[in-house]
Parts: sequence; C-alpha cells; structure tokens
Amino acid sequence: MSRNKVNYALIDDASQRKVSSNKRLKGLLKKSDELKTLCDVEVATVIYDPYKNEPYTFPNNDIVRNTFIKFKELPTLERSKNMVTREEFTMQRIKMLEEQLQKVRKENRVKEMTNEMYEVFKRKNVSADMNPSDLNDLVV
Amino acid sequence: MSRNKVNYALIDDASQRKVSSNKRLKGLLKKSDELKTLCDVEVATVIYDPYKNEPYTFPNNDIVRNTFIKFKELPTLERSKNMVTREEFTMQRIKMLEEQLQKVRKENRVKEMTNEMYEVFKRKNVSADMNPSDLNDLVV
DNA sequence: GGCTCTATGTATAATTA
DNA sequence: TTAATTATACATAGAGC
Repeated sequence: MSRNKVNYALIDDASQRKVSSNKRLKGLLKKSDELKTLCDVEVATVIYDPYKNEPYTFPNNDIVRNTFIKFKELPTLERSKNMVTREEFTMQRIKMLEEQLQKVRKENRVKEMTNEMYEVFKRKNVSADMNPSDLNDLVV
Repeated sequence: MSRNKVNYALIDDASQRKVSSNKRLKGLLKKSDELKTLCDVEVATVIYDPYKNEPYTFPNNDIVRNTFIKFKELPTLERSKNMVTREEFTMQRIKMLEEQLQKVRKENRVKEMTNEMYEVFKRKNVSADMNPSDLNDLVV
C-alpha cells in the first residue's frame, strides 16, 4: 500500500485522474473554508471539472458573484488618491477594533478562570479563610 | 516546539492570524495549481486579504476574469440581489467587529459581577447554597 | 515583522472490499 | 465504480533567530 511522491504532471489514466480530482477538490474546498474562517480572508472560487457543465463554487454562487463584481470594480477604485487615504483610515479603525476585542477577550479569560474557582468553591463549600493562592492548585 | 490541532474558529491574535494567513494562502495556491495540473481542472480564485486593496488571484487576473465571465453568463444562474461593493464589505466588517466587541464586553460585565460575588462570598463567608441564577438580577 | 527549522497534524495515493 | 482503510507525503503551528 501507501503512496508515492506526487509527479507534477497530468495523470494519464482518466479514471485514476477522476478519483484524484474528487479527493483534491474536496481537500481544496476544506482548505479554502479554513482560510476563510481562521484568517478572516474572503475567498471566491469557480472550478470547472471538464466532465461537468456546471462549475463548483466556493463558498457559493452568490458570494462568488459579489466578489467578482468587486474584482471588476478594482481599477476604478484605484483612481483616486483620496480613496487610498480613506481606506487606510478605515483599516486603522478595523485594526483598533480588533486590538480592543483581543484585549477584552483576554480579560474575559481571566475572569472565566475566577468564575470557575467560584464554582469549585461553592460546590465544595470550602472554608472562606482559605488562602486565595491555594486556588492556583485547582486550575486545570 | 510542535503543533496543536487547529481550532476551527477565527484566530484572535491579529499578527498570528496574519502569519497563518500567509502560510495558508501559499498552501492553497499550491493545491489549486496541483488540481489544475494533475487533474486538468479549471480553477479561478480571487482572495481578498482584509488589509490589502488588491486581491490575490489564481492563476492570474486575466484567466480569472474569463472564467468568471463564463460563470456569469451561464443561463441557468439567476441574478443575485445582494450585490455588495468593496466598500460596503469593509463597512460590514467594521459593524461585525463592533458587535462582537459589544457582546464580549457584555459577557465581561456578567463575569465581573460574578467575581464580585465571589469576593463578597469569601469576605462574608456566606452560605454556598445561594442559587447562581440570582446573580442575573444584578446584571446592568 | 519576516525567515528558517522541525515536530506533528492533515491530505491523499495506493490498496482492499 | 464508489467506499473505507492505511501508510506515507505534505502542510503548517510553534519556536528560535
């Protein structure tokens, strides 16, 4: 069993090529979805299998259409200098919001831990005189 | 060293997200190229990184344009209503971030309250039988 | 930030049912 | 031919520079 290195060339055997194509298409869509979800990147893909009339799209037909419209508009957007300035401004705003979000989430995690301690504390009905530093031992 | 499983969710840390994005983008382009070359499949992709004006394309701008036009002209596909321009997309992104921030801040307040309860609890050594749902009443 | 390295998770070619 | 299985190539998170 077990695989060889991939030879970077068209797979000669048509049925084997189809099998590989199906597997790789599936893999590509998964990777696209991960890029989109983990990294907040907009991905739009159209894939034509030579044996099919209708293409596969990622993430779906409508979004691909929207992205393509944006793509077409690009040269128009690049015209103006003000546009760039404004866009930079907007990007700064996004960045700032993300930083805030990250900070608040971090605080959140700390509080989450303290709440867990509270639950443990309550459940076990332990003495309130317990040294808070002892709680550290309970952290999973 | 060595890696953990990928958590299927947005990577919180912006700079870490960027690193992952770059690696995964590279990987995705390679997979796209392999699908095309090994399996004779037509692939056209547009990728918008939120911090860049210009999208990445695979295999290149012209071919993407042609493939997308072919896709657009398919008679069976109905026209989309929700067409979004690049700018509207960016604004949506800001809105989403603001909503998230607000949500996390709200959660934060709840946890803040619980923490305060914990402190009171500890100080006064009150009964551990108090119902946690009572805390809800305290939320602003 | 970007680059290299490498351990480990993941994709998939080969094989079997 | 499609569906599972498994061994191995490949992608990439984490670490160090």
